[in-house]
Amino acid sequence: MVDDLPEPGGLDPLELRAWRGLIEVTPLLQRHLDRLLMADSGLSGSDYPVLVALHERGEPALRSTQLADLIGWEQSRLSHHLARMESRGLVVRSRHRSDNRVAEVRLTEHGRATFRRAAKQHSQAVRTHFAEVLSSAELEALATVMETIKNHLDTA
Amino acid sequence: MVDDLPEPGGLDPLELRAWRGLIEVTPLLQRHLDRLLMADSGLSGSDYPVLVALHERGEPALRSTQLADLIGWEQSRLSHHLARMESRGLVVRSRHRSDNRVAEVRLTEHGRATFRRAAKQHSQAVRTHFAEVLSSAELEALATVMETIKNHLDTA
DNA sequence: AGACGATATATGACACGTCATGCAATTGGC
DNA sequence: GCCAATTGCATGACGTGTCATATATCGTCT
Repeated sequence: MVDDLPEPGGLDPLELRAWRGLIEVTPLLQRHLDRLLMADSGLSGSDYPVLVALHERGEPALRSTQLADLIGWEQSRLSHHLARMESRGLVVRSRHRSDNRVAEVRLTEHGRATFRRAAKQHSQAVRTHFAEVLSSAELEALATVMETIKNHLDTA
Repeated sequence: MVDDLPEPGGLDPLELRAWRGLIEVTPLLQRHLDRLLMADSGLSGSDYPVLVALHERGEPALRSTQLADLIGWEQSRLSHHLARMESRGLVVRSRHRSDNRVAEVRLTEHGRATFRRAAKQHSQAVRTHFAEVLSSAELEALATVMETIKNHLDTA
């Protein structure tokens, strides 16, 4: 009865299991890791990818657009978030020498230090709650599935 | 060089591919489907699971706590969201006869009708952008992976 | 030089989710 | 029957994401 039309309009049971699993569990996992990150570094889940990208880059500084592309965010979201991160002293924005429109984004020393501390803990958490509970075959399958979906989304 | 420490602290390349795929692509897929849903039903991605649960149930009405459990939300989130949905005329809340603390939640006729229209489109979109691009083996692997992760989260 | 379209980013309004807290109704021990 | 603890839900404050729009700068064509 409950299994009859769990989501009316008809995905078959396997499709439904996979779909619901994906959209229900992924946020749970995210939330769990975000809380750990916040608890032991004071960083939000959104801060993290920004810091990763900036940390990998070093010099020359990243412009806002490049940063957005790297982490797959919309410009507007990044602008808002950089404003918040700037007010917390994690990053700084400065104007580009020759093109006054572009904003160059850099880590502050505090940002760099905070990220370094966070990265160890966070990577460990990803291992503990994600990587280590799956086999190589499962990781491979998952990676492939995500790439397939992304390609299809980009194409469509 | 870029591949050296893509996320410092050390996930191996396969782990990283799977992890980044999961947390980057899932939100993209969500966002895409949410926009479709909003465009052709005026429903947000958050409205949908609430409506699914209420629609499947019929009578007797669901109490807020049961509803939250069914869709895996925290009470507070549900309370906020029901307030918004109520103001849009999709659901109604009423007090339980014998226990005056509990809120019984029901679909309005408008909610029911809106959901029915939305469900067809949305299921089709899930098929198009998710189920149909994957093989049965991939769906099975994905479902299993998500269940494994969830079990581990619940245990830990 | 001036006008025009394109480019790079910022901003305001609003929906959403979380956390901490509030409060009323109920239950369990005495 | 009374009081403390618990339960069920609501609320306010705040950080976040999206959409539509604004603003400033740049390149180019004339």
